[in-house]
Amino acid sequence: MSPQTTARRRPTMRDVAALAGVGLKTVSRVVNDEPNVSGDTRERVERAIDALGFAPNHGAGSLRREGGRTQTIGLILDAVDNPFSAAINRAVETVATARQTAVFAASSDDDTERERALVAAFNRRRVDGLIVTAYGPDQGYLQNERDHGVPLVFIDRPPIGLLADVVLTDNVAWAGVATRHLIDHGHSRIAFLGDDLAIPTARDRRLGHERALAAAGLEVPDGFSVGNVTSAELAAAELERLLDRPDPPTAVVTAQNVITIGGVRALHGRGRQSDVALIGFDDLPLADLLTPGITVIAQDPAEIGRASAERLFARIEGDDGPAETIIVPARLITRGSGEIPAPGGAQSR
Amino acid sequence: MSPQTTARRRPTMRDVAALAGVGLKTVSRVVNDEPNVSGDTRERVERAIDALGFAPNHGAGSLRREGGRTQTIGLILDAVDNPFSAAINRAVETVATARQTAVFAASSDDDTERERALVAAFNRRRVDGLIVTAYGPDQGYLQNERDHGVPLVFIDRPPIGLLADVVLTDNVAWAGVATRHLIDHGHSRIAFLGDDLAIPTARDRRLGHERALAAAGLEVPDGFSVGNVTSAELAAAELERLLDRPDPPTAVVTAQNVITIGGVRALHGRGRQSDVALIGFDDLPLADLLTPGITVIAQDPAEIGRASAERLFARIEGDDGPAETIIVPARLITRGSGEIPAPGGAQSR
DNA sequence: CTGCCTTCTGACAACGGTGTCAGGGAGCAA
DNA sequence: TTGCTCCCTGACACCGTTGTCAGAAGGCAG
Repeated sequence: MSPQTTARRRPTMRDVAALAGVGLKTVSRVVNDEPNVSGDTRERVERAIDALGFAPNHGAGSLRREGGRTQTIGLILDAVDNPFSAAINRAVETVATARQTAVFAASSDDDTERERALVAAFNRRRVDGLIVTAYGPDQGYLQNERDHGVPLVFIDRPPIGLLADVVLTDNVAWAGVATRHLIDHGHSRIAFLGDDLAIPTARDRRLGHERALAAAGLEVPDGFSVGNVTSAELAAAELERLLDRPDPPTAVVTAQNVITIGGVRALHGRGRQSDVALIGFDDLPLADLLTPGITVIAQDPAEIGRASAERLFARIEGDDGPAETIIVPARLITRGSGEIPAPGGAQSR
Repeated sequence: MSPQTTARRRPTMRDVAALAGVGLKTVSRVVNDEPNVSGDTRERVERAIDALGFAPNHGAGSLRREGGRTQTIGLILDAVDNPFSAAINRAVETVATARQTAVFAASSDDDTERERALVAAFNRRRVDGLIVTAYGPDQGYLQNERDHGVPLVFIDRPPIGLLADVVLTDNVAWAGVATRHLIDHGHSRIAFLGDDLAIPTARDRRLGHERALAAAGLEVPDGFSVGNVTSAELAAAELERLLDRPDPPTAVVTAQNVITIGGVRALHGRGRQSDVALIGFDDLPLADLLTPGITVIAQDPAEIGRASAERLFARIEGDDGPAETIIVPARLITRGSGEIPAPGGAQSR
């Protein structure tokens, strides 16, 4: 048997009007809960709507409607299945739902082409606003949307070549906290595995790491700062390579969640998880149950998502104040892996 | 400084036509790559498009366009931030992108009201099709969309009261595999923690568990089969309660990813992770790095997402064959927690 | 009864595009 | 030159809805 019954044409307001024996505009009034419809008429129209299974075509409506809002926003993430991005997605959805707004979520995969294509696709669909995890050296191409009054909020990474609202974690500071935490546990040979350096966030975290070392009078041993680690496999391979050196690191900062997974996997693979210290950026679901537990700098993706969505809706609703930068607090969660002391015991405090 | 420059009105085709000195329809031809436009004219129009930053209003176009496709689909998941759902989301996005289609993803939170509201919202936005993780006892309310020819594919859970395509894992069989695996390691006192029993999937997994026990001549000890475990906290509490009994289970099946997290947390909390066997449904990111590693029945969410999206697009493109049920294979991944033998050693094979 | 106000109601244009169709010009064979 | 194509092009109606506006009907004070 066919799963689709005869695909009748969708009913329109005209059909409802005809069935209820009223004018088109009267149906529109009932559908939009406008005043000046008698109780009797309203009821007749509602019966007709139910009988036909009518649902208004929202897109057609917003064509004429004041301001032309589509009640739709676009959300561009690295990857919708990255837990960090997924948490943002969820928070944005919650805020949007309260505004009767639907969310187009999409993955850019940190690919400039794809990012632009998504912006264009969302633009053609006339989203009311855009929340973007920007990648690449320049978001000037978004100037066009800006000029047409499409509100824009950046998350996780500040835009380049454009003045706009941003919501992010203070990456320099928190990377510094991670590194200082390791220094405080006696480490001086600290490796750093960072994401694609084209991403400002990745550069900031590396900067925070380097500054913390410098502040403690330490320097980055040659080859200890690895950038462009874009997968768990690569992270594991890089860390293994470092551990194989004659002068290996005694601690490592893995500056993004996928990298942390690779790093932890490498340590466990070598059975070194209890003698090489590790601090990761971003929390992970089972991080507390490993042995040792993984110490992390936990960003607050739910708050990042919530704040960015609130900011976006404020803009959509007309706020034209100066561009804001919202810094969302993170926190250090100590679980063991980051508190492993340096061998040789030159431990402070 | 204001982040939004003066919000000029968005340019329309009319504006482009005026600037290029051509008719409206000619611009439409250029935008849609239709034939019968001279190279010279085409170029003038393209220059005008660039100068104005024009982007066609896709929604307005689909109003008149043949068939009225919006190139948009709706995806209703439990929660976009559940890793299993997020993986599905990603796979659906990949298929949709290849078809120039945008995806509305949303979380139903296993709430009937919300599920209906989402269907209604997507329907008003005239999605070309819907992929739904159905909750609740009856999806008959979707009959209306069906009658209007909106293709519908169910994932993870078969629809009730409706004949439609479904993509899912054979939950009865794989729950049986999990339980049999524990029986094979000598266990006879096996607890089962399952999700909300209003969900068919949860019932199927429990059924598979019970059948496997029965097939081995075992029965479900009183109180060992716990349903409606809807959070990690609840799962932990329930498992602790069972372990506190005078006749505790020696093994447990946690029949969903969130439940597995709670169950594992309870075992680690009690220091019992190495003597109570556990098998979870759905894989988890760091499951291999725990001690012991978590043995799981790993569904294939990427394939579930891919297959459901392919099915949906086939329907959208006119396939009106009989409703199909697509069973996506899962696999048993042994990592240690499921291979802990029963104490007392009455171990078979 | 008249005049004025209020409440309901629907005709009509408009939103930003696409489908249809007819007309004008160029090219070519007879 | 005429007649017939073929290629371009734009006028126009229309998609499904909402904003505007004018008119009808009813209520009430004078």
